[in-house]
Amino acid sequence: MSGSQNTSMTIGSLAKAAEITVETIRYYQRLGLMTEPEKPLGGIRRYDDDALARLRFIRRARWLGFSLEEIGELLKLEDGTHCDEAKALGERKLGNVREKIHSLQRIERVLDQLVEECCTQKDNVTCPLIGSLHEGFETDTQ
Amino acid sequence: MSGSQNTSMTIGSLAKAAEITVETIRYYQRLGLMTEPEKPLGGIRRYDDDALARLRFIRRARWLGFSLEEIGELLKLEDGTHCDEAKALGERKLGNVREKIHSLQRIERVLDQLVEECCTQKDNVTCPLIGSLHEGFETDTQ
DNA sequence: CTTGACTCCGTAGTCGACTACGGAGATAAG
DNA sequence: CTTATCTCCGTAGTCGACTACGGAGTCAAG
Ligand SMILES: [Zn+2]
Ligand SMILES: [Zn+2]
Ligand SMILES: [Zn+2]
Ligand SMILES: [Zn+2]
Repeated sequence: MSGSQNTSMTIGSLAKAAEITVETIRYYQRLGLMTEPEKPLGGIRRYDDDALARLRFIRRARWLGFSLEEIGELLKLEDGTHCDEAKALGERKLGNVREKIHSLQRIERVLDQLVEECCTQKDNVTCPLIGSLHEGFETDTQ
Repeated sequence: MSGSQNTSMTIGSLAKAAEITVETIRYYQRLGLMTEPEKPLGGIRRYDDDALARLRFIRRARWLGFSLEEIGELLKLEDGTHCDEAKALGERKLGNVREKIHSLQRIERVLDQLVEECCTQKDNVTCPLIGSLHEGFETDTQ
């Protein structure tokens, strides 16, 4: 019913397909994000398309800023039957992202002003940017 | 000429004044961002207001996103006679900050949409957020 | 059958900015 | 003088997400 074709891959070709390294896959296995397939008695493990799908899932979630631990949570919801939990995780992350954006924007404003002031006054003996770092600006607390 | 009053402080009171820990000061000393004052033969080192000013400088620069290594560069320009170099450092950092903001804004849009979709359709069997993580969205290549 | 590439597995190192620990000496309050 | 609190100093640990290393086993091409 699902589209997994169970194309048999070694860990190396799986890594190539997922565009990550073998070491990273093994690292995810150690963390329990990926399961290690059975080893056929003195042979080599084989991976199927589900493993690849899982790696892509992890990569996309990482791109969105989820930590590997949070991705573990997301993977528990992989069957898609827990919309509320998934939404909660997404909202929390969205909150984090917005916070980060805001604090970076505060920094952007300050930095932009410092750079602006810099070198605009010809008669200045001391660089205003360095000076401001010495004197301090509004955001002293945090 | 400058306003340093050379108030004699121990490392502990300096730390308190700068709102950081003793360990952090010692760490900055190891990195060469702070100089250790002479130890008066079997006594205890004393710090003056210049040390405090330097710590505040470091803290403000850190807040702006400069790494300790970059702060080392900034501190070399502390006399304020190298406006061009300071400006260059500031511009580079501003560029970094703007890049970060942009990539976070891309993430914000995607995440916001995922959360929006989530739980809006009652007839959905699978959570759209989880589903999207499986299927992938535009930003596949970085 | 040989050679070279790949796999397996455990352990250890990296990066940046701290943070912790421990034992010996110094100093200040009572 | 004693005791509690610092200070000094070196070394080692933390966090997260990898990344590296090394030696033994396995597989595939020629
Ligand atoms: Zn549920
Ligand atoms: Zn959902
Ligand atoms: Zn110059
Ligand atoms: Zn300047």
